[in-house]
Amino acid sequence: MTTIRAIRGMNDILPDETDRWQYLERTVAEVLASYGYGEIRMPIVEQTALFRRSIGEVTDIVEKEMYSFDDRNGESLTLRPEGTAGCVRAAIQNSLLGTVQRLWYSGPMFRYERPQKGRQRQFHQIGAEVFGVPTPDIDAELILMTARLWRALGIDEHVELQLNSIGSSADRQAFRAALVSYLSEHQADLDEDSQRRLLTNPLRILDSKHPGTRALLQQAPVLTDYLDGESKADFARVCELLDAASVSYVVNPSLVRGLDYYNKTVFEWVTDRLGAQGTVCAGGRYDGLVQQLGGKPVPGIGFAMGKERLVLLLEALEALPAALPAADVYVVNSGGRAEIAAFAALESLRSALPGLRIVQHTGGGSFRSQLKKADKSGARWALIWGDDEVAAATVTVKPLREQGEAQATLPLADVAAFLLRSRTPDTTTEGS
RNA sequence: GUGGCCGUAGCUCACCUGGUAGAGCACCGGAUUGUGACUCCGGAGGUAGCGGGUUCAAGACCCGUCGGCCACCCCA
Repeated sequence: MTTIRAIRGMNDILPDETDRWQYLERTVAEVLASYGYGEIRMPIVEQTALFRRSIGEVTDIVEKEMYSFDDRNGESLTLRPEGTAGCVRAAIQNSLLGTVQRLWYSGPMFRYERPQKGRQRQFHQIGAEVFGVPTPDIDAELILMTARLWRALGIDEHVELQLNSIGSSADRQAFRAALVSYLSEHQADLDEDSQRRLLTNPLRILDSKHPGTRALLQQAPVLTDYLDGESKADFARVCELLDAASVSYVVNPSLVRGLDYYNKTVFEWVTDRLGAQGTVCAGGRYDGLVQQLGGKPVPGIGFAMGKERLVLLLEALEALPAALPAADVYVVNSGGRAEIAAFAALESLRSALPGLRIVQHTGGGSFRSQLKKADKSGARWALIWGDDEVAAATVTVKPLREQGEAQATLPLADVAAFLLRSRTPDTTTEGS
């Protein structure tokens, strides 16, 4: 019989790792809450048309990376490849756009790509979107919020903010025409990929890695020269606000986001610690998108961060809090009446000390083997119920960690107080 | 979609230029009556990803296939 495996690029996240994920999610949620953002939860599946219309027909995502399938009624559905489109759809559908909305979401996204470090077919993002603010103050707020998050996670020394303005749609049309015209004259000197992109997505040639192409780009038209007055002024204001907040950044004129709906401010947080997939968070403004999807002309801006990449970065930088042992208390019993007594006593103990993690040994075995398990569990104490304890209505508390502490046999009624008293001050750290 | 590297016990790996598989860790049991860690003794666990080929003989060589990793492309 062939064993069934998970789909390529779709990974299980095991208990060892979920600690780290929860730490990340908790920290992000706290920062988002501190800026007044509210959580929104959208479906994972949407009509295919939503993504075609928002992300752009000629993007790689739409052309070859979407998980699309027909519903039973013949309608084409798609597993969401990103979160913004669904969020915009939800905001329109639920009439949220009459006032400013600060939203965030978290969950899985799906793109059919070859897996590699920091990239899988089911990956997970936390994103934030703001609707209804046309001014660049909100651009700065979003960026400041992410900067705060990196500090909270202790990774701010290892991420760099790259910033650019890609202007209005009209600005980009004009620039694109100039760029294509220039590059077409030197087509023979372009690398193969870039020659192809000349037809499909010329702006992407700007961040080509080929030396020959890079040399050509030295003399190429610069996007910044094509920006209209408002784009320039807004970008300057974003920079000014970041400067005032002491958030450093690098203006990268060749930073172009891959999705069609972006305009004006775009930004990426990148690290050099994750190999080829170094972008850990990215976003930008998308002022035309709401209208494009059938809503009123409400401006929007947002970002998304990749949870896998952030967890990898936290691991690489050893910026994670110390792992907790699996249990605080491990309970050993000799079976029979001792097991009955232990069950009853533990239920009371859990009620009395809700934060205490109590693992009861199951499956029998000698005291010796049970205590081995107790030791391996990392528990601070073993509680022991044997025939003697049952007869006397007591329990034996055996310290497993501190040297020199003696075990004691206590009346059942005193156990909770004893454990509470000897519990050490919580030394677990939240990050750095 | 393209390229490189890799698939031997639960994990990390070894078996050198082909002679029908081993270590460490983990796991299980034991070392006098109900007590962990350290130590000692013992045990279980692999159709060498799968299929084909070359050969007297293949885990080792060749081909295919599936899977993994990394990179290109693209992106979080």
